[in-house]
Amino acid sequence: MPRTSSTRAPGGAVTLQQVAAAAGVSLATASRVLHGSGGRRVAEALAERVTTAASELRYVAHAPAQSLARSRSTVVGVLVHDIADPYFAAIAAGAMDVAREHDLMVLVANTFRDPGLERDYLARLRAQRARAVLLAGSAFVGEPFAEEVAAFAESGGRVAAIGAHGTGIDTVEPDQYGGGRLMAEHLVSLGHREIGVITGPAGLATVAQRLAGFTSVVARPRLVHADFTREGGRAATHELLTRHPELTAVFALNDLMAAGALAALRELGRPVPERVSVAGFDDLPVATDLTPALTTVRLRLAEIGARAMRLLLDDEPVGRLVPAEAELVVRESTGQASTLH
Amino acid sequence: MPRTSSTRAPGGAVTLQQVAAAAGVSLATASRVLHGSGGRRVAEALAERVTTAASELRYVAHAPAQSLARSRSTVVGVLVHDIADPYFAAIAAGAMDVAREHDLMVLVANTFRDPGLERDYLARLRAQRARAVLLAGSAFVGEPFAEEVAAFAESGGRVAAIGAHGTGIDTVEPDQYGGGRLMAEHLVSLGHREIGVITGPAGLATVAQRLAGFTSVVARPRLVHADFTREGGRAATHELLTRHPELTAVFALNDLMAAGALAALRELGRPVPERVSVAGFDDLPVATDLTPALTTVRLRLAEIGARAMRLLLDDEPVGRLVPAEAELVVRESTGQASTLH
DNA sequence: TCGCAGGCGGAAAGCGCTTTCCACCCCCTT
DNA sequence: AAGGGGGTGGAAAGCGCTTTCCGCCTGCGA
Repeated sequence: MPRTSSTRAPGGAVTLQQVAAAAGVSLATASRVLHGSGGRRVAEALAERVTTAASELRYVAHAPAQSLARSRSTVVGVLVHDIADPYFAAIAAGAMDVAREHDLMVLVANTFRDPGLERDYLARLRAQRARAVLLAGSAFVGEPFAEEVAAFAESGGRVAAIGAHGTGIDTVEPDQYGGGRLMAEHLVSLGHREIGVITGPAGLATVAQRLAGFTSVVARPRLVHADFTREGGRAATHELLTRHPELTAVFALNDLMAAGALAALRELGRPVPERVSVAGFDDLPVATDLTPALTTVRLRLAEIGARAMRLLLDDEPVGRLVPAEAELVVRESTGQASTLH
Repeated sequence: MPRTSSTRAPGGAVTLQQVAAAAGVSLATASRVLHGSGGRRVAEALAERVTTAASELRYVAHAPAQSLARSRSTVVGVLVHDIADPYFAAIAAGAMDVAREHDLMVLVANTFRDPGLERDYLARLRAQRARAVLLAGSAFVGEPFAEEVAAFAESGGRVAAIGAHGTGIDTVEPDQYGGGRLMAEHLVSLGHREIGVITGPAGLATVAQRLAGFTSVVARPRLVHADFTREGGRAATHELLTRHPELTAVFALNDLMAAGALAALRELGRPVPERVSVAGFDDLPVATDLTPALTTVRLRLAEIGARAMRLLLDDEPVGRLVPAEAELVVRESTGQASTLH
């Protein structure tokens, strides 16, 4: 039985007031003991009484009230296109790890690549006074998103992005371009000259950069746009090989599409890599388990997410650009260009 | 230039006060216009002035202040073992979808199967006054977690779980037992008698139930415990087949481990399914892309996550139990038991 | 012995919003 | 024409916490 007459809060939650009463001290003292920030110390004995009372009552501070009083919250936001996509899941996991080290909670928003939803979520993150937000999805080129980002920053939040989202915000920039180039060089070195590329939605920055890197080596690949999914890759591969049966290699701009490509080639009865080589991008865990195991470009996604979160949480000036290396991972799905066609 | 003399808030954020001043109305009126809940109407003209001022100033309500005043927040929590695991990612995605329909933000907490972290996060969710929390990770049998769950519920939050976490909370219960049984029946019907089972960590409820379902049909399978990962599955398969070369089928209690099992059998040179059949559980997207395509038990994870979130957000009494069906998906990794060994 | 400084607890003023009253105005009724 | 009622805006009291002052008490030096 608490020895205070103050009633329980509506939700039934214990308040600091109650803790203070139970400990026989003032609200101020209780606050100083439990969340004491400002250099002020409280005598041993009192502090003890307060902490005891708090734990007996299972007190946890009302975070919204704290945010209000301190005018800073303990949540950060992560905006992803789709958390069920292992690409984003890996980034989010890395970011959440770092957030935990800093005792922050993470609000995850699934935007489904819908620019409207993206803006909306960003506004709501601003409403929450999230300390920072990580834009993990690759930007749509030229989307009218900058305004909302600016509003967020203006209201005191930090912003960082994976891949360029504009100037003035911290960015972790995976070397998409370099990755594309590496893969092109790899395929060329294997003798491939007729290469098809399965790209994602036009206008997705990631796609553009990977492709640009590739075409810096292979001038005019056969292109086909598709959904950034397994199914998209499968359909695109069928289309590609129907129109260009002479192709000896297919480069899918992500691993999901590459998985679809492998499925399609199996359906078409073209052995990989003997007849057609296949390559992907991202090095998702699934890459190893495909048959044949997928040659791809590795992005250390968890690491990238973690770095971005660190950028958000340190006290350095903003606008930094941290590169993240792309690395060629050669497995079994690529081989010498077949000479017969 | 706002026509009020009130300064900008520290963070630089616009306050309702400023909006009210700009619109030339009182705080109360502005609040009623923008977030007006209690049946009260405001005259057309005034309302118009307020909304205009608000959008011109890019006002968004301070969510923590709102939470405090209304004593209810707009966030819900989702506790998962690891968001990078596609199993949990799918559940979370389903849940987030429903949350969005209800205009709620989702706090995701990665617990890494660490009971301490789990309790900790739950307390912090309570601190945030999260409206509800979804316990997506399968419980450890008998963990001292109930206390914290009770505290959360007591302080006014709803709790739901995937898989049983105790009585008195809403539960979506995937038919783990039934799934295990289905797979056992399938393997038996193919003539398998010597079956090895690769289980996850002992003490994980999911594991126990899947296994129980299986052993209800196949009395004493060869068991080996492993990490609930691809690597765990690979190592376990090596161990299993070394000790019991007579096995004609391996049932891995999740798809990740099954992928590892397939890899191990490839290394061992035992063709699947001709020599050894392999089965998994969950039907993750990767299952189709394995070679041979994996026979497994399908759990509609996104649907399960969505249902659980709906349980959390409706107004029905708590303590409900919603079953979720498990479904056998036969692909190429299982076949007739080989007679030669 | 008195004065003063330093240390430490408490009162109270917010933080930005919601919501209950209260007051006012206008119009309708008798 | 006067009284009353409905409708609508505003003042103010919180929501639970932090943090600035303020003032008390103690202990030390002169």
